[in-house]
Amino acid sequence: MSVEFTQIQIEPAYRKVAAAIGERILSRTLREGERLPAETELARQFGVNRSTVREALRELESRGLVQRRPGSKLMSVSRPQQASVAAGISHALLLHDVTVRDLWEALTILEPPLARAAARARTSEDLARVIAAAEALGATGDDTEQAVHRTAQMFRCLGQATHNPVLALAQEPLLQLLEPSLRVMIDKVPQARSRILTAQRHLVEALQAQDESAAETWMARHIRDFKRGYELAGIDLTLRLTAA
Amino acid sequence: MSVEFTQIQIEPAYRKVAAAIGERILSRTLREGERLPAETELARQFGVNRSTVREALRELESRGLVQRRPGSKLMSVSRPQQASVAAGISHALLLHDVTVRDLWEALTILEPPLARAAARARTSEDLARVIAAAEALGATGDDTEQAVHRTAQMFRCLGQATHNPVLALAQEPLLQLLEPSLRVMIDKVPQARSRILTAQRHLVEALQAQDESAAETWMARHIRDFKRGYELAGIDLTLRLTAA
DNA sequence: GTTGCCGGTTTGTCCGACAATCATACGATC
DNA sequence: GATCGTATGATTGTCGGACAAACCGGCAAC
Repeated sequence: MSVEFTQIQIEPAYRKVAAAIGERILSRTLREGERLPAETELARQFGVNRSTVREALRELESRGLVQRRPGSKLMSVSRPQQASVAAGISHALLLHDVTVRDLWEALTILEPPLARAAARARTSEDLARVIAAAEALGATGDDTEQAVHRTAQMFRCLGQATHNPVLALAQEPLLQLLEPSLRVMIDKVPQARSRILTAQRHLVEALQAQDESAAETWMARHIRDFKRGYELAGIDLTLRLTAA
Repeated sequence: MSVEFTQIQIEPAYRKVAAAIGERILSRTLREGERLPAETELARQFGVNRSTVREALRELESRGLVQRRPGSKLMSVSRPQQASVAAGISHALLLHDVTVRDLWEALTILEPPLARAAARARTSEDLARVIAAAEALGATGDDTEQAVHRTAQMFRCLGQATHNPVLALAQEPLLQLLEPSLRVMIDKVPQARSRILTAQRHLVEALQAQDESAAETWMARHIRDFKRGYELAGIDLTLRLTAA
């Protein structure tokens, strides 16, 4: 008796336009760096108003698929930058009530194997970058902000050294979420700095020797230290994370 | 001699508007489900034109921060849905030339501990879902599309069972990227189906018994099987992944 | 070589307009 | 009383046109 109809989807024009352009980019028909036609021209080609094209461009822009290159008015095709994608992920996770424990658990899972992969795949350039990052961290004074940033930077160098974009990107939102709590922790726990330094120094040595096991082990300790730091700082692990 | 000035950034109004609204959402001043004022009203409040507001809304919309609830014209605040965030990640990774090996390596790292976490944290509802998913997979006929989809669905259930949004979200883009190659593999390698079924049956049992080690072990085998399947299917691991 | 100016292009923003859709209320009909 | 039709107002999607500001390339001037 009950006749069922499939949902009818009416898509506004601006989304169709965005989809059309986005598909061309994903299929690499439009290559990176290529410049998009002007808005009026796009409006002509799609047979819609310029306002409609602009709404579509805003969507593509926020997905990181198009970008205005500095010193140019025309939009050009771009690959989504790691940091901006990661920011989207971080925001999503924040709104989904991620706890400190959730974050820490993910770090526990991801980081040690990542360090291992970095020790295996690192080139000499990667090593140089890691060493530079470690030295910068070691030379940090009392500036908490800087200490946090440089600690995260070390992780990023390791991610880059894996030469695996999946791992590097997976790590980025975790770092973004980590920073605020790390800031509190470093401020409240005096010995945190030296423990971080020690762990990261051993990581550098492991990378230097391409010793995968040592890299994995020290990273595991490093992450475990974070948890201890949270406890010492009196941070409740079941608490929701807050925005940076 | 060379006087240095810091870069001056001029942000267009539509981005400022988007930032203003986005910040309110992230800080939870605007709560989920709450309805945004009408476009004309927003334009009045911000002192800009409605077109400008609309461009800002398109950005927020594509970030998943606002959404139109079915049967309502007003936008309402929403949390970014896992699938849509993951789609963004997948696209980013695709454009960054991720190889089959990169993806497989990430799965190797993430999935076994995820299965372990699922075995630890699963509730009886989670278990019921996993069992239902496994039965659906077992009841799949010759339909490749369905087999692929249900295989991925099992992973999703496990992710949900961890009760850790970070893990669940980290997994999703990997699944989205996995599906196309899995399709090819299942088509070309006859024994793939039964191997998948076996592994997933053992996973269900491990979850049932809350046997963390067994869950981890079987998942590791499961993922290792994928690699073997790729080799048998003649898929070059160093090849770039393609869009779904 | 640098500077300044000029014309054409493109974006950012605005204004005004209108059809289609939805919410709501109010009767009308059975 | 429940369902339906309709009137009314609010809101979105889309359109057309407008204009200042910024940028580009070229050319002249210093």
